[in-house]
Amino acid sequence: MSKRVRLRFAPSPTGGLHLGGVRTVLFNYLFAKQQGGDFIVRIEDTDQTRFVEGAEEYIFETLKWCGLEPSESPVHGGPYGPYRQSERKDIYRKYADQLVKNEQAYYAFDTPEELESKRKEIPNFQYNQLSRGQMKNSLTLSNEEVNQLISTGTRHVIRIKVPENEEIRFTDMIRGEVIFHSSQADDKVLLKADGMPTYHLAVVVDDYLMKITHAFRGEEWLPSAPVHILLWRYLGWADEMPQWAHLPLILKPDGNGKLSKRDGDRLGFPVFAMDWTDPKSNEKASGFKERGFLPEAFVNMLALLGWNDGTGQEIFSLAELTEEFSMDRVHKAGARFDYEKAKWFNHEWIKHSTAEKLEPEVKKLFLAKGISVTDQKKFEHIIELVKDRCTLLADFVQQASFFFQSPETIDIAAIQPKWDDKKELFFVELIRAYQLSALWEAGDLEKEFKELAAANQLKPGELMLPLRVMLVGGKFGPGVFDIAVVIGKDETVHRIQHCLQLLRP
RNA sequence: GCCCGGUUCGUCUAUCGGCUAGGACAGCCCCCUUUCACGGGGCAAAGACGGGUUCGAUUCCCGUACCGGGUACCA
Repeated sequence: MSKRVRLRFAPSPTGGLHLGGVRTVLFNYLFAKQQGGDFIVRIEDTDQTRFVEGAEEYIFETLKWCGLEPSESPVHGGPYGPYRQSERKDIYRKYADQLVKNEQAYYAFDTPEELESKRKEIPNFQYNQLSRGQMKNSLTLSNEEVNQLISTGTRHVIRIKVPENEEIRFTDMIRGEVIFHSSQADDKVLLKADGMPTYHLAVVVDDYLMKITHAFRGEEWLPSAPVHILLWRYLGWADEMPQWAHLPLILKPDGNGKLSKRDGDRLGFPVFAMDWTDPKSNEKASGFKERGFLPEAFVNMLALLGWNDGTGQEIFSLAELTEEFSMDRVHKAGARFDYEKAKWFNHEWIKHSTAEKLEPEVKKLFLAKGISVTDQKKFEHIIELVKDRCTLLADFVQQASFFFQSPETIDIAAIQPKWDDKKELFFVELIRAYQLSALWEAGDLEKEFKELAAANQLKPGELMLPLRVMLVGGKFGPGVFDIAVVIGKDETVHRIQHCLQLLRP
């Protein structure tokens, strides 16, 4: 019997969740679900100084919006809690002490100031096998001195003692075998002076205690993997170490480096999943949700950033992704984010969604614009008429508000240059004809329109655009006669009349 | 600097030694549409470089270049 697959996403609550974070969640989630396993969210809040109010709530709201709900977390509960590292503080100390006792870690009394001046003095100072002999720690101090310092409450940390000449290797699910030399690793702090563990200790202890079988995280963690491997070994858990996978990064669309919050503002696209306002700086960052993305499209787009199924298929539902996802088809290299492609995914999802599905979100947007929807059937019909033209949900407002209210602006300039008395006469007659018509159906309206045009010796083509502008306000939208049907006889006549007024000198 | 990772059209990518290097986005053109889209068709566009290995390298190995990540009592 193989172990039950368990994966975790371990964000620190320091701000909103951006693209890369959600993609990491996604890959964790997909793999876990595919294997019939568990997806867990653990909050890594060991750095009290970076705690940001509301960030944790934001993370869970984002996961909910994306449809990537964990089965265990501080809010969902579960048998391996608590799931917030700050609430597990007592657990880590024990393991840190164990490491010290086994001489795999040691107390260090160097103050932050001392270390800082050391770094100034020596450009690339590392606290490692070369330098630890010159520092103030339980390796260089006598037992009495150490006990003295500790008993008098001197602030100190616990650092891992990295072995001197050893190869540390492991197999990454994406990159294959990766080899590090222990001589390159430094003696990372495991337990901070405030008694909190650093990420390095906490991640190993918690992954072990929570029976994590696969640890997927961003590539930025690759360099600290050797420390974590060492810890798994030191703690005697090597046989239960999860399989690692370091996911490729999402890069800026232009220039160099990984995608950051600032790129969004600079280039005009969202980077966060949802709108986020930093409570301290009040800085705002816009999100995909509020920009008018469907969660399905957002998730779909993220999945294809670094993964593909090899068939050329690009549109996948979450269920399909769960079915098809495989780690050995995850690309190794970082991917530049392309907002145009992201919009394409959304457009595809809007086109393929039913009006019924789209309706609630679109309705909210209309309400925000002061347009309330009374006739549900009619509203869905309108959505059906315009959805092919909407890339973002917000586009529905621009594409369909004229169905509910007279156009705010009318592009008179589009018809004025070719306007003449003959055309005016035609429209006057058209009004009469429409007023008299018993039926109000697209085919009939078009027939009447064309017959009247012929009678006036005018080409329908010259008249269709003016009619469109009169009804819609501009050169866009679905078929004119479909529009006339929806807005009804009175409104159609009214809008034509209104424009005829505008066109009179 | 040092360590680790990466390198196919502008972008996302396919190719598990046989390639006329395929697809998608964006771009351009045409058709459909008497609007704008949708849809259909087409054009243009790539293996960083140098060495090996091999009958044959985009694919395997080495070097160089370039890009990225890391180098905190941050995650």
